[in-house]
Amino acid sequence: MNDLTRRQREIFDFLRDNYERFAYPPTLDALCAALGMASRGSLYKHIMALIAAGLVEPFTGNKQGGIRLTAQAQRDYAACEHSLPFVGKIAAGKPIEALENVNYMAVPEVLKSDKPCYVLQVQGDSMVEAGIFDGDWVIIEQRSYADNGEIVVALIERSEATLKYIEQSTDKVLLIPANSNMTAMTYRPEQVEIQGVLIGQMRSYRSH
Amino acid sequence: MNDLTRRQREIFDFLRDNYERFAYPPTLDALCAALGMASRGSLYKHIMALIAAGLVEPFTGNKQGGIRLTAQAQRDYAACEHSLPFVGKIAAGKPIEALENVNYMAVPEVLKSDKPCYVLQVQGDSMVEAGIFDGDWVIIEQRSYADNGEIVVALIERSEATLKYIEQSTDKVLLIPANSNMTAMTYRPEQVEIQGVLIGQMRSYRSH
DNA sequence: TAGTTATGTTCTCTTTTTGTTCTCTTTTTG
DNA sequence: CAAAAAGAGAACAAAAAGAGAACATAACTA
Repeated sequence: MNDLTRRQREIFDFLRDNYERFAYPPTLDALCAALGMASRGSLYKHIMALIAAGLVEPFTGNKQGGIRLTAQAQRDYAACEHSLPFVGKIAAGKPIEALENVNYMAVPEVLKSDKPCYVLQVQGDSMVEAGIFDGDWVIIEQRSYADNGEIVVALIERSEATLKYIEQSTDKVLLIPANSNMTAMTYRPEQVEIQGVLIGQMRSYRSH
Repeated sequence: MNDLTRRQREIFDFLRDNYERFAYPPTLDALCAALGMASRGSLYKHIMALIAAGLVEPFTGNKQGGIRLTAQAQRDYAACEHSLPFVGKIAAGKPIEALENVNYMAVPEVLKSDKPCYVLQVQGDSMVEAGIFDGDWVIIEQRSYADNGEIVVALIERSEATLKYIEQSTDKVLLIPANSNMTAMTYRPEQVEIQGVLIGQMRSYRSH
């Protein structure tokens, strides 16, 4: 797998990253066009190298034609590119209950960012008026700072994790629920550690 | 099931994605026309391959011919296992604005069902109190019936599509918004056609 | 009832697509 | 510079796709 030339690596990466752009497994001609190459024969040599490396399905016995990634190559891609780790649940008042076996969830592109993200399941009703319900999944971008008005995962006193609106000033931090029955809490900056910022949310209506 | 040629798969995808456009299961000639083909005999070969693959029901034996999809076909053959077709936007007061080039969105398993589903983007605030906001994506299970209390995609008078809670009795149908500023509408059963039921919802906090 | 139409089925023939193999040229790299 | 890598492009064979004619038969029509 390491004896690929730079160009072969490049072509494989392109294939891996743009595979869904093709409605069907691309033919040599289609890939040529997508890569801006003019010669099918030249591309053929590279694809043969990728087949030898086990990254691409061999053509022989491949009746439908087209270049297909190996199951292996696809899995690797799915695990890191398409899916996000499902870390656990976040309940108001308790630290994040981490899962031992990290699962991965497929998440639509539009709900992700280009920075590292993970998924949490919400427990509690502290954000209902922001449209985040008990049982929803939230996609969190991992970072330690936030703008005022963003919804953040905050760790309070190194022990309680919670999902709230944040308002920061020089001497204090406000964590504001979206629920008329609850009140905002005020902390000193050193009591609150931002663990991530909400960038996406998902809900299932089936499970009851 | 995988030994389809590219064209065969293309034709199957077309059939699956446009099946509702045909009033009756399409004949070979009708499908020819829809596909822009000139020869019935050529299409026949492809359909035979789809029948052999178990994706399509044979047309003989039935009083009225026509090509119908097998039940299994719908669910098993998405462009990508994890993806659902993104059909368009749904706004209160207008029919679903269909997209020409159907995109597919990766969707987590937990938001899907084993029946055919598609994705719509919500326009308008009629469901805010149910936690469904303007711009959210909703996952719809395609079916023509619903239980009372479910959130449905309803086509009113064959012209307006809308997302609402439904309450049905023998002689009338109520479509109820989740917004205190709006009122429920009452219809006769024949005025309302259920096009699907809400089973999932997604929101991005980035793009605005 | 006889004829017309719609629809599925079977052919043959042609065209297009696609993988494959060459040879030659250009570019990159140590 | 020399070797390796990349590319262009021609040529070829097999597979796939398509056109179109011909036929069968069931349903419908005048």
